[in-house]
Amino acid sequence: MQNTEPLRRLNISEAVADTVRAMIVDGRLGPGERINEVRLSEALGVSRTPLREALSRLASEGALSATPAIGYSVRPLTVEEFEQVYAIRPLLDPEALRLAGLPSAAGLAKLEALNRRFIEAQDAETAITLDDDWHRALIAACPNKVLLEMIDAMILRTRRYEVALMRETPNRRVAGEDHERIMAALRAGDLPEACAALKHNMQTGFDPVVAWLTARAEAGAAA
Amino acid sequence: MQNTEPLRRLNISEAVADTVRAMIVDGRLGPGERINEVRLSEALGVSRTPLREALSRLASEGALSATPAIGYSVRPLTVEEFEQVYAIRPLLDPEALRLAGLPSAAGLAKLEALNRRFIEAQDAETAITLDDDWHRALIAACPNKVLLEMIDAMILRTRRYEVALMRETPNRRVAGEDHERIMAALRAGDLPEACAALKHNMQTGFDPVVAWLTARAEAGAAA
DNA sequence: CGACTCCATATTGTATACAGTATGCAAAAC
DNA sequence: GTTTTGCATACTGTATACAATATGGAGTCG
Repeated sequence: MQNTEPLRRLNISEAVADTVRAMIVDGRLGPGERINEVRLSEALGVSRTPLREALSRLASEGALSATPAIGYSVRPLTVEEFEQVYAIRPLLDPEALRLAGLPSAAGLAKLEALNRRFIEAQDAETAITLDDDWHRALIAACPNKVLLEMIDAMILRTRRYEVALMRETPNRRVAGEDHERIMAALRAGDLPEACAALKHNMQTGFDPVVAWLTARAEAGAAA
Repeated sequence: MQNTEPLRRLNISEAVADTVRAMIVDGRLGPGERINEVRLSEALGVSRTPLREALSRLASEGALSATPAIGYSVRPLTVEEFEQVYAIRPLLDPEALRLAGLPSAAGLAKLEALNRRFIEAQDAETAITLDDDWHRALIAACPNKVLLEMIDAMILRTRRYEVALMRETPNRRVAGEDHERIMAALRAGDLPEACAALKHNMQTGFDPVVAWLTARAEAGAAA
């Protein structure tokens, strides 16, 4: 007998997709970088066929861009696109929280623990991961799975830029206070207030990233 | 010198993805149907490699589901998922309209023409296409392209079920009146009112589809 | 000295071949 | 008659081979 959960796990192209996605998200493949299929497939120890299927998936997710007869390259997120993604999350996240309802005591404790670890995290990558996890845990009980998938896709899409900013200006005070305000409303049983605070967090929390990206774009177009 | 726009369109796997997507959307490949890669690749006149890349894309879009060692099958949309998708559109479409702003005279004329053709359309498929086009035209001026892409993806995802319903109960009066109410607000220069009417349209316009799907699911689980 | 052309090389796009696994039928056991 | 077991077949998963196109540099012309 096998476990009921990960019954089947033999899917190279899916595993490759996860690996390459991770390489993009954490910067081992930089924005704009071209993918050499032969080299990458050898590095991953697979042939080009499953790699290309993985690349095809990633292109349709928006992580890569495909140019005929030239190949795949890591799709750089422009400032505009970053702003556009973050103009959408204030619409989705608060609704997800509203549908999720007030958290259980255990759920609240988990949120508090994640936020503590977020504030105390040493490196930028861990901090962003914990921030993302906090937001996911906040809305995990939402029954609308499609909505959760969409939010998750947006988190992945913007992650590497948040990490980049956090490296340069590792200020976690504002985000931590936003989280605290939301949790306070949840503790008080005031769901609408929590949604409003979340919306505010989504609307303003990423202004520093946008500002940083803008400055960077103006400073060196060559970079 | 090259054109700035789409200079060449030689991409078999992308063309195949479009073709198969169309086959799914218009029902030539029914919900739950399994994909035989050899037969389908022969029918399309290509080999399995580009077909599989296309299938991989479609799986990541949610149109197909992939089971290891078994293959791809057309992903049936459950009633729950349909409801979830349509719980999201009232969040997105009104915001897109708000960002798009009031339409030009030409834009308004186009909307009116599309709505007339929608009401008068003979077959279900044409009607739904025109309805989709109307909604796309309504928000085409929205500068947030990410938002437009997300809405477009959701339209494609639900299309075949709308067509199926329209075939059985071809009532276009309610939708036509909803459209008319939105256009009236736009003519009057009242953008907030138009957004509110659009939100209402999105919240209630698909109740018949949900009701129909629910009845169908209860009636014959075998189908 | 700069720009252009042409060719060798590298890389992508597609097809085919092979291996591993599921599927369905037939025969046998209970 | 029902269930089980084994096998032949079909199909998917992956690797490899081949064709078409882009890329970069050397040589040449203005």
